[in-house]
Amino acid sequence: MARILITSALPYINGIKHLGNLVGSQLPADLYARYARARGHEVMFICATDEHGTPAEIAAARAGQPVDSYCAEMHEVQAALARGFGLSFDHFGRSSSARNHALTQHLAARLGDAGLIEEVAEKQVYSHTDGRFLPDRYIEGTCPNCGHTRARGDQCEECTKQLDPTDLIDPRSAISGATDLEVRETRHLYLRQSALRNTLDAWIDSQTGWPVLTTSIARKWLHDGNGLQDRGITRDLDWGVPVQFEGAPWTGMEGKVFYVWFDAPIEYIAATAEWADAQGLDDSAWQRWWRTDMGAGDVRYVQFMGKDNVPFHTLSFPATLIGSGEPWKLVDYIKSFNYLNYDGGQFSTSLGRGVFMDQALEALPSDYWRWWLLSHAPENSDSEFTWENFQVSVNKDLADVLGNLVSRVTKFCRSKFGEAVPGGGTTGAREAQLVADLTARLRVYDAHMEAMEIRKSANELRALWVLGNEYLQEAAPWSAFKTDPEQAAAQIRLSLNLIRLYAVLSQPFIPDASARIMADLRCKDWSWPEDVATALEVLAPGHDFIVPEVLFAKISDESRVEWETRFSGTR
RNA sequence: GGGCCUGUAGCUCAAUUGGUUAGAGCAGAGCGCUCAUAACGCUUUGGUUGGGGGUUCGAGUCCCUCCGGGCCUACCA
Repeated sequence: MARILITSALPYINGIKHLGNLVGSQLPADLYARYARARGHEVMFICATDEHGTPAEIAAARAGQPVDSYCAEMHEVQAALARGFGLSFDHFGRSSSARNHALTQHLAARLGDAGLIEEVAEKQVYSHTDGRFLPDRYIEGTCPNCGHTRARGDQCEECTKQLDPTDLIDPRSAISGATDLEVRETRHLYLRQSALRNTLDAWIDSQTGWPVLTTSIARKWLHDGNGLQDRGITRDLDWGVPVQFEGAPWTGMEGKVFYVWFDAPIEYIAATAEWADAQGLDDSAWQRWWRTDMGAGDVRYVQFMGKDNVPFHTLSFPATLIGSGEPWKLVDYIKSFNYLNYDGGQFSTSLGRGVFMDQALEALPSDYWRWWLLSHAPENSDSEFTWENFQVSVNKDLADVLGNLVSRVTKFCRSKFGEAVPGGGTTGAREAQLVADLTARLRVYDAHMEAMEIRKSANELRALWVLGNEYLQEAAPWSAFKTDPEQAAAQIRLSLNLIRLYAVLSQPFIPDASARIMADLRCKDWSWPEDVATALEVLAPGHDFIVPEVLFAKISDESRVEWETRFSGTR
């Protein structure tokens, strides 16, 4: 038994996430968390909403709400959707929590004391109408290079030229359209990541088996150009963790907050503290997960995220923790993902293109989505969602291979023996072969799950289901019943137990369906099989059950076409 | 511009890291079964591994080059 700390990249607060966001972090993290728990490990699975930053302020303003109540409301919306998808967080926190404020300020102070914070005076664009400084990309204007009239202050999307906001012709605020912009000097704190470059480089080099996607992005940032650059960790905003606080090793930072990317990863730790608070536990309860001097020495820490998050998790956040000089637990493995595309293009939150978490649950139960998304997780390259692929995959794998197996076994038993596990008869060579085949495949399944090889795990799970159909076809209890009912009874007893075994093994992927199978089998033994033969004797003769309702209804062509149309346009 | 990833059967993906005859699922074809959600099982068609060149006893895998797709490039997160 090990102790495993799992964090999923924090979903940003400004709206409901699409399936691409889900499959890139929270869903695979949940798969791993469920598996680790099933194997008897002690798991702490943490997620939270990422609530600070300019987009949150703007989204709140658009919604006509104060930013704090907007975030509180959206947090509840996202929490409800997470529950709807069966995401088994031990705690779903908020980066705006008091715990995160305190910890962010604490770590910043430590970094300041360690000489890793530098004050830099720089020029920023201020909008009088908006009453705020504008990040580069919130300034629009005409591109000096190609004449595109909606170029952004960081880059022109038309000609892809990198820009400085002052390069733009006729610059205006992207928020309000205001043109009363002014370049002002402002002072900010920079994290001296460059001072930690060699430390980080050596740390990355010491990791083995990380996805290429993870290490290549980290190395690029470490070695490109002049190497790892210092990074501004404060912003001129109202909503966030205040930079000026009692005990801060700097002055004159009133009215500024920490940059969202500084405080967001810290929320992993703070959310664990929020968990302890919610459980009525003291600080040692969370510290034993995060402080190597307080019990976290034997913790294995795994992070899940989309590739866009990798630089912050491989460099900035470790720089924060290492630079603090305190014994914080660093990540042991970073599982990163490419993007999921939608039917020939990208999912787009701003364009409302694709399927969003709320819409997905309105259309179908979460297990359908979990299965498809996980079995097509973009591990090696970007992958693509199409409704046709989704329909075929779900109908074949879930309805035909697994659902129908459950149906044929339980219904056959009901009609010949009644709704109780039949006794009598003995098993023979074919059953021994089944046990051997299951054992071999289970080992592979376990190995893939341990290694977080998600698509391979899904393939192997499906292959385990197929073994059931193969066995049933060869054993043919419907034939045996005519000449030797005891033989048929033994075969069906095994088959009913096989279904229970599948419910247990499938639970990380399709928890709701597994729970329904177990409920109808009147079984609460979820223990992961150590020995397959033993696991196939859990349901003893005479044990009552009921025939489950259809586990997975097939997706009709009509439904598919309707959804294709409904989700192609704008939300 | 620079960097990284990627291109394998009609479609979605494998291939123990250079090692026998490149494998699965879906789709297609044929046969079987009749317990079951017209489901299941068996057999089978289908590949010049994007093109070209090179290294090697041996290349999907390594090198060069060309072509296509994607991502990142540090003030959105």
